[in-house]
Amino acid sequence: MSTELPPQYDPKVVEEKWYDLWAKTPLFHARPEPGKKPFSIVIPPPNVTGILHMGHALNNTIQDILIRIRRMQGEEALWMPGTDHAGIATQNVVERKIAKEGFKRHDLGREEFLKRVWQWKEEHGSTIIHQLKRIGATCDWKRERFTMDEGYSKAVVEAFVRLYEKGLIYRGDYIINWCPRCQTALADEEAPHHELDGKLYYIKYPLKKCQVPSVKCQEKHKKSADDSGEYVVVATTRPETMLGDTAVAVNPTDKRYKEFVGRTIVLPLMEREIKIIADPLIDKKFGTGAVKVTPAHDPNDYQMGKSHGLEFINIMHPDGVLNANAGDYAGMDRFEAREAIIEDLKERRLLEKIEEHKHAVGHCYRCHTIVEPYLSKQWFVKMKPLSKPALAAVKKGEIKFTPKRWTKVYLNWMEDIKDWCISRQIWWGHRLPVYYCQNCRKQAEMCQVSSVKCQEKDKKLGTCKVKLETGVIVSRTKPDKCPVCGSTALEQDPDVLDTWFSSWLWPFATFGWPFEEQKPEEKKRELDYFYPTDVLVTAPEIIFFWVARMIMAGFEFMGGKPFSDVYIHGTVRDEEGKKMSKSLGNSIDPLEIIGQYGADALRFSLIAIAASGSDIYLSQERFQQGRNFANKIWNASRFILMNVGDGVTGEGIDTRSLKVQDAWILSALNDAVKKITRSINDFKFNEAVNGAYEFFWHKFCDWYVEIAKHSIEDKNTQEVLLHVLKRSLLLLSPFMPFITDEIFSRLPAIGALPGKPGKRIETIAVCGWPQPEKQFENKSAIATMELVFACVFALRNRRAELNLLPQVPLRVRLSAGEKKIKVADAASGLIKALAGASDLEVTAEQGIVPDALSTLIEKDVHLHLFLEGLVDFEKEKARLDKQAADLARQLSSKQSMLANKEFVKKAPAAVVEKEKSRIVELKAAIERFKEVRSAFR
RNA sequence: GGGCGGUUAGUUCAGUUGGUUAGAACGCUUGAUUUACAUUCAAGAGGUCAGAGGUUCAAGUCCUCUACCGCCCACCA
Repeated sequence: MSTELPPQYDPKVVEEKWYDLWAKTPLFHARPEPGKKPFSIVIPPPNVTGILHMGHALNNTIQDILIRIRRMQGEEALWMPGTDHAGIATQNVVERKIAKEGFKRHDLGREEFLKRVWQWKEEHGSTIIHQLKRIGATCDWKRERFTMDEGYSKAVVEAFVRLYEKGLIYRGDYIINWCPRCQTALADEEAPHHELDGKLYYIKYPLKKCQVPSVKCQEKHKKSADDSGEYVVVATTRPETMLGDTAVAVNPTDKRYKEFVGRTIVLPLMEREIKIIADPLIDKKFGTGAVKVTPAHDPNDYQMGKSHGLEFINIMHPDGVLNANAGDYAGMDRFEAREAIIEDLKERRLLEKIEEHKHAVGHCYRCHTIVEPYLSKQWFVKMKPLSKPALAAVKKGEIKFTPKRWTKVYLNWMEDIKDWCISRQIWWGHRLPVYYCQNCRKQAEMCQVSSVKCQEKDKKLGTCKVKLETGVIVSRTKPDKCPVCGSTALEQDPDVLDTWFSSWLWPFATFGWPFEEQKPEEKKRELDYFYPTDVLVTAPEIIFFWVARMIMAGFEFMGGKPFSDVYIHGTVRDEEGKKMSKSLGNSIDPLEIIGQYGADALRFSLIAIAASGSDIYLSQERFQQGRNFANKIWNASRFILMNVGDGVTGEGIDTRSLKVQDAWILSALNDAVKKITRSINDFKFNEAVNGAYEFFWHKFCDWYVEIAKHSIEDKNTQEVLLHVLKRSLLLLSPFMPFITDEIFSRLPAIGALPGKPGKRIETIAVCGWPQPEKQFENKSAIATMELVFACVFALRNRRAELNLLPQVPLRVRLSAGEKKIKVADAASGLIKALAGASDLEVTAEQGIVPDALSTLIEKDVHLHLFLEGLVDFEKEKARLDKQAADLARQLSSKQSMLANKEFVKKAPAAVVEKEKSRIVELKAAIERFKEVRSAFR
């Protein structure tokens, strides 16, 4: 057999070999297998622009662990891979690229620009897929999908058309979040609010002279500084929007302004006459209680504009530069205009004051530009009807969140769901399947586009003949002519759909839904078999973007949930708690870690750190632990492979000639198998990986392998070594697939595994998951070994304290009570060997031993170390006194516990008994200390 | 403004349904070496479990409040 393992594990060569093999093997291709239980996960498709970061590494390692263990457990495990076209993000990347050549996208034109994006996608789009392979992801690579695939795009169109036909998609003018840099509308979720240190400007709005002057009126109203007349002070954080003001509003119950309502203000700078209106939306306590109303640039103001029939004046171009409606400020950028306006107001003595003011402002989630609330015509999905089954499913527990606390986050959002703006004014994405008949729309133009006011008015009067849908054709395929008037002058809507409008279909569209392809039956069978998927693994940031919407889409289009479990893992942060991101420059590159320590080390450390669902703080050093562990696995295996003889398979243990240590490690292995399996099922990955680590290193290597060295020639010892090694590798393989596969492939007779008789095994990933083996359950072996450990531990401790080198032989006596004598006997040989005792005598005698250091090992078992005059007695006395005092303290606490009648009455009998026997032990121990101490003269 | 999470050893974190003496990793101190592995082995030091109150026979664990840190959501201009 090949035992040519180098003394240090070198991940580079090994990883290259295996990830290549895994990428090509058909073994990870899952198909409907009648009689086999399906298990499926769809990958959160990374953006095509994506470069693997720690978040991806964690996310995909978790999925890979789940897939690997289920596959090993004999389920038909499918991990569906793919990438997301990431509309805005990708468009931005390509725009930046062509900017270097001196172009803007409009210079190239839509078609040419899209050609460039596709070209970019072909060149760079699979970077992240390669990187996933490098961390060992065993996806079903044959099935890789892309959200702009031809088939997938059909699914997107299908979803749009179905919703439109159900009346769940509509178009209209609303205030949406507008990113002036990306120049597109954004959904609410795409414009997260961040708190900024802003300013609150108090501006005087002069009233037009009282038409009907009254004494009362004049008395009440303040005079401005220059005494030129009455005014109202409004407070705003965005003074530039005043150019579009069409009213000032106060609360109807506000006594301060009672007299003002209905009066006219002359809007400064624009010199436009606007009314003072009363609206309950206004908070009397904020600012001055009077608010400027800009219906085209603020959601609240928009509401008021609607209800009060105000004019909507858009003062801004899509790029944030003020337009002709802004008068003298036209051509200025919005923030530039803010400064200019403030200067002008100051000059006119219309600026009362400026206050520091913290407020939350929406930012574009792609480019972090401050978004502008902007009035425009967009497409929306009505979400309320979709949310109903999605709410019910989670409430009923049909879909479970882990950790549980995210359930509430989901429910809160879902209960308060707002309509979803899905149109984007960019080019990269799925174009809306909406066509406009130029002919039909000609007449509609006037009414629909020219002014909102017209629409509103006509609607009220019921005179508007033009329905919103006039000239709008929504169709799965491009129509030849208008179904109403027959005109061929059709134009497709230039907008594309929100990226998330395609990804919300991911759990079923990846299977070919809605099945218009070549072999629909076969595809459909696959969907029937694998849908609903089992677990969705993701980060909390995208619960709203993606998870919630997938649930809604699942019920809407498939009539059932898309997955049963949602596992939310933590966000990867740096040592200071900041989210790791490229823009912050604080990211640790997983590929660098792979280069430095290996992919297994990366996976191991990430999982070991990641407690269920809490955020993960990373630093470089954490990965050393993983590397060290890999090296330990390597060397333990190397040692075993060097020592097992021909014909040893690991499956030929002679149970009749098991030594106590053999029985112990086999029983401990069973415990490890149970524990690790349970932990993974409970999504406690850190617990699972730490359990595997603890078992392999600190039980198997530190104790069993060390003991086995004493009987390494023994064939049964070799069998046990190999038996445990094999199963350990299997247990470790979901976490550290590369090294385990490499070693496994070098084991002798690996075919002789339970369930795989004689079959050549291509990878450990398709072997069976270890089961507890009942014949190896052995409590008494565990008890005996625990005694061994305690004695060896005590003697090593003594050696260190007494400065006795390992070579110095120790003379030891083990005295055990009647019940323990057998165990002590069984343990004695190992204690002797492991603690370097030259002489060990086991006795039932319980008396004190003169000139010996005695230790209570467990109840009724004492260990005596003969001192032979090597000891500093004063030091020993002090030590004994300290220990005795410790015990005395414990004893008195126990005694007062038992003296408490309530405790004896109410605590379970077992607990009380335990305490009682503990008291007996403590008393005996204290007695013993006294005796030993007195033995020191 | 609402909600959620955190506060345990020098550091980063575990700690199951409340039940003996609160664990690990890293770091630190001391010691080992003709070795499977120095990416090793052995031993040690180090904790009033953020603070206060409460429930209980019993609290790191349950409840209330406070402080600090972090996150998410929200149309107070």
